[in-house]
Amino acid sequence: MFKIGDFSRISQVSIRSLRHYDEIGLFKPAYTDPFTGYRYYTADQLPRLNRIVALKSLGLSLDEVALLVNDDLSVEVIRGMFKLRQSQLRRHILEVESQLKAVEMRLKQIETEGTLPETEPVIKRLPEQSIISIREIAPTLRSMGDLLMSMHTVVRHQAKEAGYGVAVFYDWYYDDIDSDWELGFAVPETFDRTVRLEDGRTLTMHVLPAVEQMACVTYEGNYFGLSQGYSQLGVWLDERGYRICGEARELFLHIGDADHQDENVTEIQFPVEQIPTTPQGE
Amino acid sequence: MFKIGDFSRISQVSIRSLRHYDEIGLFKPAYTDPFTGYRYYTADQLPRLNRIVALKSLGLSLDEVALLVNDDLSVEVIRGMFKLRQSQLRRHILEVESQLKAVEMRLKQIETEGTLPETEPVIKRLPEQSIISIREIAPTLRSMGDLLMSMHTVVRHQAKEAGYGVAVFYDWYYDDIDSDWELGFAVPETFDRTVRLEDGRTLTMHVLPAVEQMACVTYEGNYFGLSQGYSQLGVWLDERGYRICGEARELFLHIGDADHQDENVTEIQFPVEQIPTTPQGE
DNA sequence: ACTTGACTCTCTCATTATGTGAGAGTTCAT
DNA sequence: ATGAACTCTCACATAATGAGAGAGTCAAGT
Repeated sequence: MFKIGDFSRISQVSIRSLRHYDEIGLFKPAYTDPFTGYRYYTADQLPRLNRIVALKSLGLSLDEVALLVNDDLSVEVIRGMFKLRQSQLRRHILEVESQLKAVEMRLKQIETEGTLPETEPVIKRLPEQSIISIREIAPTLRSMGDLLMSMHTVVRHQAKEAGYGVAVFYDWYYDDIDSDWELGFAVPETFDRTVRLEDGRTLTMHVLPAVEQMACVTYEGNYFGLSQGYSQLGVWLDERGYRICGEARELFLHIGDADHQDENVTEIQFPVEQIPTTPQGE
Repeated sequence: MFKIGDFSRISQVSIRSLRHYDEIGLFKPAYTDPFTGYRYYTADQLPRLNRIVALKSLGLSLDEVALLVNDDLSVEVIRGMFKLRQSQLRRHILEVESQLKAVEMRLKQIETEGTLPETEPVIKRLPEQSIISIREIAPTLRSMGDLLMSMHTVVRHQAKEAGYGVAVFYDWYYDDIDSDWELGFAVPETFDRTVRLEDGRTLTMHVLPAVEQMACVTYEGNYFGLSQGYSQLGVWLDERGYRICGEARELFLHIGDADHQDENVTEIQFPVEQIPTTPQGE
């Protein structure tokens, strides 16, 4: 019979943990004094504790350990648990490796630029988004800016539930002339009214698909500088082995008045995917 | 000005997290209504939030992110933080990889044996341990058992603060005849009395060194079966690429009466180290 | 039997970043 | 003014463990 302190020293498991295991019913002392509450352990409990420690060191949670240690599970079930754990670990390693790569990236950046960048590209998952929009092929991008401004005024009055403005670019290559784009505003999916522009055109509703990996960077300032954001994002993606795999979008998160175009906040978005590296191993 | 829900949708950061970042002072809304408590965000806060998200995705804690984002740290400090993170991640990957290996081991074991083993070897770090002991070179191991029993009785009376019995084997190869071992009992480091055996020999005190990696397995039963524990531990170590790098120990955690030798609980301990694999990469 | 020191008990709070829910208050469009 | 949608705070939960307070207990020596 060992008191908890001795048993802790022998088993190299902290007193706190032993008490915790007792509480959750995973590993109870051989005897607990009903009056003083003192826990007494016996040496022949050690194998079980060792099993617990061993299983825990595989990264299993105490709940899982409890399952494995308490019940006589069928081999199938046990194997299932380990297979699951195996794939979890595999995925985890991949994750951490990509984090590590990102950190190394960042370090190199610090070495060369001497500081952290102002604004950070991020990769997000975007859900579906309903929008009301107009699609057209326009000679110049300038016309898009004009359309945006007029649309903004109209929408602000006729559809107050509308959110940010959004543009989708269907051209795969950038071309200033005759580019094919769509311009609209985010709305709740329940939206069902018709919005008509001053020139008589109506905005039609449809749903932008969800995007698993959307590389995004926000840009503050008027449109003339926006290309800076684009190139920044392009470099960033290139360095990290991503490639663009869909239509770019711009989100107009804040649209200033005609004379406050510097306040504009635009988010540039590219759907991306990892360029598969030359396969090595599995 | 966005209310928290809209801002959450735009930034793809959950409302809960935004509130949390506000609470901890990492990212406060541009304006908080002093009467209603409503949080209002502006679009030009997005770059900062994106920086936060980006840094967080490197696995940095919010505290670390706050440091990086709030203060104008010197490049040196920033680089230091990233270097630290880098080495953390490297170590973490190694850890998880060895876990994965262990899980795969376990799976193979399940496939072949159809069940989890009774008793689990574990690798622990052991601290220093003071003992009172006798070292001798004895013709047979049998004599060790006898010595243990008589020592046990004496110690139990003369040194009640003594803990478990411990044997250390100084022979590198197992040899039944003329083996060199030490037999004693664990005591607190403050112990300072002399213990004398019935045959007049005295137990001398000294300190067993700490061991970084001690592979341990507990065995229940009398000494005749102990070799089973040894071979089990041996196989286990071999499979996992460990090798023995020091003197083996046995801990006598429970010593039964002469007629209850089946109740004995013994822990077999081998100091081990990883056999360095053929170097690949760093 | 009493003291003393080492030990143990329970209970509470803390960690990290986020989720969930209750109950009350607010906004905004009709 | 009403109702729907939204937001507020507060509290509790997660996983496993550490730390500390305050009270009680054990065991050895006087």
